[in-house]
Amino acid sequence: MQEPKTRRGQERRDAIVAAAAVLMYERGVRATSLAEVLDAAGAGKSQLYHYFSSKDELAAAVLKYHLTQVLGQQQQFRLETWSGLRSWFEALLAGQESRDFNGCPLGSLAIEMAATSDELRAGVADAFLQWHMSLEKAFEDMRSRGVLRENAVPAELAEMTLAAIQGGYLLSTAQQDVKPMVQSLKLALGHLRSWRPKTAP
Amino acid sequence: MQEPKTRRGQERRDAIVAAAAVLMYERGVRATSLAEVLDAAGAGKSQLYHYFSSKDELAAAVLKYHLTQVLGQQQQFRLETWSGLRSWFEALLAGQESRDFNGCPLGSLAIEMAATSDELRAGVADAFLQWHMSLEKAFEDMRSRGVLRENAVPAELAEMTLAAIQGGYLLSTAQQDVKPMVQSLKLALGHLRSWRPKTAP
DNA sequence: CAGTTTTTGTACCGACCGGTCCAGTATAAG
DNA sequence: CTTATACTGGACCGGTCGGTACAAAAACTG
Repeated sequence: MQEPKTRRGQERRDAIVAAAAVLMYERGVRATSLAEVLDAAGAGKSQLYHYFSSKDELAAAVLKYHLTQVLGQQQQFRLETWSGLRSWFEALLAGQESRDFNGCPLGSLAIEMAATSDELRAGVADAFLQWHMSLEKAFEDMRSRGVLRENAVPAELAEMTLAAIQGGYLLSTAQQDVKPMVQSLKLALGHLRSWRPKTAP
Repeated sequence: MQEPKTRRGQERRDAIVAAAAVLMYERGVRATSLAEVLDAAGAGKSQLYHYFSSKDELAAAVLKYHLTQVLGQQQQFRLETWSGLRSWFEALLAGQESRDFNGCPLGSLAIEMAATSDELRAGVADAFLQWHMSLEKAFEDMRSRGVLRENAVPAELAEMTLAAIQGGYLLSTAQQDVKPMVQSLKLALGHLRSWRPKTAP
């Protein structure tokens, strides 16, 4: 709603979003009260409503925050290489475990938000589109460099990879165990590798 | 908490659970108030608290209700055949579309419930275990009948299939489009078929 | 310094929510 | 009919929630 105009204001806003991001991820959007967020951020209510016009708007900011985190982490790996892909998958697994099987920061919120309002639903769609695009770009890169076959379709591979990630997260969360996610990611990697160019017939 | 002792009581209880199941699926557990449920079921508050001791207990009943629905629908297909599997997948897709991309009745609730209480989390784990078992049994049947290779692992195939379903549902819900789910299920089916016995080398 | 804008603290509000209570009505058995 | 048990209606309650109001403080601007 209102953009911060000073550095201090920006920091306050960021602190509120960061605190909300953690709580809403752990407990869900609806299950997180503004008072809890403000308490965790060490801010007052007027600060929140100075930068956001409603809880939904804060939730939308939280969604963007998590998207940035996910894409940021992803950028630390060289996805366009096989070893980079594997490292990334391993990092996803380690993250899920370290966060006590709470699920994907984007996926968990996505389901709840998609059922809340049209605005949030659109935000969710956009977030996943951006995630998709970043993956598609990596696969396109692989293909152009001959790491994937010419007839591979980067968009389809990206969608498949996302589905495997989300499916793995969900089962892992439901069963409080990494195993399903390990298996799902292994299968996705195997499928990707099946698109390597054939060296010898 | 309290079991119904008469037929009328049973019907009332069922009506409450059925109404709650629809609303909690569409809006989420937390976002559904007991008043809305009671209103939809045409019941009063004392009836609810006559059969359930808390909202969480009602939510647990809703989870079981959805599990029964899912397993029931699944039983209408001959999963241990290839055409049966395909029909089942198509039915899942048709369902997701007809329910306006609201996601998997079990998966959507699972994420929210897993973050709510230990009891509900355990219920979620149990529900997915049962779903897994019913799939594993079908794949075991296929293997024993020579439709799948001897070295196929039914448990792994079941887990992979569930992950593909859930991943497909989630992306489809996030993007309000069947396509990702179509692709995810197609890939899963392809992977299953790759375990057919080899007829000619 | 004065004046303007941005940021902050907090008391307060009406609405809603989960849960309790109790007085009543139906139902089946003897 | 009597009695015990199962069910039902709805008023009520304490607490919490998202959101508002308003004035004070801090930070820029000139």
